[in-house]
Amino acid sequence: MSLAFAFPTDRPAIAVQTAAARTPWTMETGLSTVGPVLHFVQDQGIYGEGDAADALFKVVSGVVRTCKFLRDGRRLIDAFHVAGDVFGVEAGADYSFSSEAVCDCTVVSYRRRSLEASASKDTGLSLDLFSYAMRSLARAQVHALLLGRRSAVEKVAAFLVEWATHSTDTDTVMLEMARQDIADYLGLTIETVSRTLSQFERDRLIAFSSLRHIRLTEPAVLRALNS
Amino acid sequence: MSLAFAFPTDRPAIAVQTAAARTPWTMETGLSTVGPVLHFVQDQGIYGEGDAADALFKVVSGVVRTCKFLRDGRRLIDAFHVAGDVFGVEAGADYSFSSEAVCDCTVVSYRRRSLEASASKDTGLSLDLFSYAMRSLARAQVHALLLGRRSAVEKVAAFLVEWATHSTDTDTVMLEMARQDIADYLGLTIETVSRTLSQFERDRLIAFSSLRHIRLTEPAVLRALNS
DNA sequence: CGATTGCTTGATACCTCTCAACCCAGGTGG
DNA sequence: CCACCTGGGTTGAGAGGTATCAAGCAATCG
Repeated sequence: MSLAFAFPTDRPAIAVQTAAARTPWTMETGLSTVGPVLHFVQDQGIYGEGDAADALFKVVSGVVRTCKFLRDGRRLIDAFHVAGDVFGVEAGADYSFSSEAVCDCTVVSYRRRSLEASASKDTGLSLDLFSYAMRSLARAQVHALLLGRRSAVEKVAAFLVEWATHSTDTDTVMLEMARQDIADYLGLTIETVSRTLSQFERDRLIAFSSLRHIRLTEPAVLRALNS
Repeated sequence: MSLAFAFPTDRPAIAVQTAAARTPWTMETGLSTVGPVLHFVQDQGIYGEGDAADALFKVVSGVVRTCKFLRDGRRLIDAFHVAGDVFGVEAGADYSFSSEAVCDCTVVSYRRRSLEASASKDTGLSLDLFSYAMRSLARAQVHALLLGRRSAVEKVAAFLVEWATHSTDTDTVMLEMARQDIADYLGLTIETVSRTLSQFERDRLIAFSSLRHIRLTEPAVLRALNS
């Protein structure tokens, strides 16, 4: 069964797939369980805002974005999730975000019902859930500060610095996402992101190996742009 | 012992006070405990970002704001907390926000250590904590969407609609906070907030009973400005 | 009263958006 | 092989929205 159709034309609430491989899933400590492994192609939807939140996910490889839309199509990307990140955890019945594959990626799904069953019996697990939620909260709050009170230059610099930490080679950023994704994460337009990156290049703060591969030649300067 | 000194000249990490009254504190379900009742005057600091987070709080009366600052003084208000709201819950050792009294207010404090002790034994309580964190998260995410993708008009409209729900008399907003607080919550300047409110008044969407007392004469129109 | 504080209003600057053209790399097909 | 197309990204010109700076107004408080 192939799931290689494109978002948003076809967006399964929860993509189901014959799971050839089974991978252990863990929250922070303790809990180890299994769920089907799913593959998504670039820009494919994983779930949509308002869908029944019957599962949660952990990224195995690739990058996933979670985002919200306004009626007129404006989009804000809440977060990019990389290998090891959990997403799709909800308190209510439905997903409050849409979730899409930034690039081809693999995720493990986990049945929410069984997680909740375990959590109601296991204090350690429920505290892990609390810890997870609080870390997500802290991230969202830093994001809000970025969106509410920083200039375009500061936003792009913060993005580069943040993504440099995800890179194995420090001071090097491999951008898995398109400029539009960056723009929607920073609350900017694609043109402003592009112009700001070009400005950084002219100022010798960064150097492009390719469009998506950037070296931070002056990481200290970029970092200094953040508070 | 009076705590009526002003922020930020004097900002106790945790204000302590001889507790005349003792009020039960509850998370969502279950947990009932007690803590000292504290009073704060307008603009007084309750705790500061980076202080040791040894206590958490629940608003009894008045309004509290939690906010972050950038080095150059730019401020973003994360949330306003009204009677019944819990604030100051942290996963890490320190507060990630500053907290200040918007107006004269009363809060109950609760020792974090004893909450954690209870939570480590009580699954229901730890799930309450998870639920609390997830609701805070949802709020922060909606706030981020507001900050990142909405215009000044939409922001102010959303603020009015949101605060109308806190009012007993629906379609009436009693603003406890100054214009500067509204601006720092919406990621705008005080002038833009003022101009937008004046525009709403000219458009007959709102009517001022006084500077801080607003009637929503066209609540449907204001609500329609939110996606 | 005069001073202060919070808020509003006006004029102007500037930052970011909008709209458009262009560039470039990759893929396709004649 | 090359013309063509397509999609992602860049760049430019101009518009527009919000910020900045400054003045004025109203309520409150000595």
